[in-house]
Amino acid sequence: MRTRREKILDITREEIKITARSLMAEKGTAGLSIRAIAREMKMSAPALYHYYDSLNELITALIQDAFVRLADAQEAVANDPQWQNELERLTAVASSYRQWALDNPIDFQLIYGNPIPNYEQPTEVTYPPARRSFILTASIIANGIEKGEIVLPETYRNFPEKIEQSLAALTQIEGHDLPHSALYLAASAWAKIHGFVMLELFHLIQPVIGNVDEFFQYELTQFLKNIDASAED
Amino acid sequence: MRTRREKILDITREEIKITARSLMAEKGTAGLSIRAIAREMKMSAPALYHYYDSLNELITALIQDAFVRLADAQEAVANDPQWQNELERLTAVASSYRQWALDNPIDFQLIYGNPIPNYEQPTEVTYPPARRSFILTASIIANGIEKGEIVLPETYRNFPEKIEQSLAALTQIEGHDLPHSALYLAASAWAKIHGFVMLELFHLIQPVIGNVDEFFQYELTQFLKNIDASAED
DNA sequence: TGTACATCAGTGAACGCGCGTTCACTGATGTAC
DNA sequence: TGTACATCAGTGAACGCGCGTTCACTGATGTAC
Repeated sequence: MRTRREKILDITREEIKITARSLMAEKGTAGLSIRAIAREMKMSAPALYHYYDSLNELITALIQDAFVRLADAQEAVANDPQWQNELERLTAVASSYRQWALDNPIDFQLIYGNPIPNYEQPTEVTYPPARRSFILTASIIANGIEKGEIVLPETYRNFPEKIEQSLAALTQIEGHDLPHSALYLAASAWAKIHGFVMLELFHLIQPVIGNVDEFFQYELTQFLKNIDASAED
Repeated sequence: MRTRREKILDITREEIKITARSLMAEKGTAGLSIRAIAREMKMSAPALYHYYDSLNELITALIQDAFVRLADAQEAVANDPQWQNELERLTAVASSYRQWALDNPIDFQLIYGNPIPNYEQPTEVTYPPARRSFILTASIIANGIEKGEIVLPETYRNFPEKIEQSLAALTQIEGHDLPHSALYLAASAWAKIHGFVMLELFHLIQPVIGNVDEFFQYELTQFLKNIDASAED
């Protein structure tokens, strides 16, 4: 039963997070501070302690939100009915990771950048939403393989024993009961895209490869070609 | 002509940087502060202003050092006489990027992680050493192609027009007068390795793929197979 | 419907901390004659 | 070789700032009878 007061509580909590995000957008993750948020909201700093017990808790809420919003965005793209097959879906979902990072650079830094000084992350809260993106990618690949839309080259069917063991262990975790190949390729794609996005976000790859959009698209195409033996070359 | 005093000046400057690095190792890049360094060195904070005009200048020196040391490490590996061909050399150099990051996680965060609050980077100082790693990789690939050790598949010989244009523009920059394919593949390899290292450094990929060393090695092998049509599958 | 009380949302002052940087200064080191 | 002076390396005090968090409090809102 949600009382009127509880609703207002939630609304204020939301406003605090929105203010926090806009402050981070200006000054980076280091701009996050109870006092700065209070100042922006024209409240006293101690008032915020009614809504979050500490700065640490607020940061956790922001991180959790970011993971959830990234995963939501990717799942929305994945569920778009316009994709004719899993390869198209995979391309779109991979692009959505980059797009989300470009649209929300600070949230991206928050979840994937340098650790925040003095912040202790309660991983039991942040891991589950963090995993959703990976599981989504792996599932699409698994579907593609099952439907025969992706025909794996020999080299991605069986892996060295130590890798097989790691992958086998992974399937024990909830939501990861997928073919080894799908798990491997999802991790491989993640690393590749993540590296690209990181370098792009901090303007490190632009001097080396001018047209970032085209480069990313071409790289994606190459990746798909390399994992699908049925693709004409 | 180096006087005695100038030498002592340099030694102290070096000691300041060493102290800064050890402080960052404990508390992350946010642990960097004039006062903390002075405390550690048992000096007063204003004394450091004899050696660096500001915190900004000190950070620049640290970043420059890090890029130089990374490039030195990679070049040392590249020049090791044990490599029989350019593919072996490329593998070793790629691994050395990861190894350096694992050995120097803080320096790696400093140059490739979140921007530091209030820090203004003078890119004319930091870019040249930053470019060395990329040029090294691209040169090895170029040599491999020239010697016929790497036989590019059709897909890496010619690129879409917009990408060709970017690559052509790039060859104007000093040290980048290399074949387009080599530049492209160096950027591609960089993104892939960088992403992997970033995820590994922050312990994000470990839950997804247990045996990190094996995975990295296998991924490298795959990369080389994908760019070399002469590799048996 | 009115009153007494409990809870809630928010305040201002304070604690103890750390920061970069400037300033006027002192004592040691080096240099010129 | 000795003396006068300039430069250098380093100090302590201070400025003005920001931080997270605790505390005792006040006035508004909601609730029970």
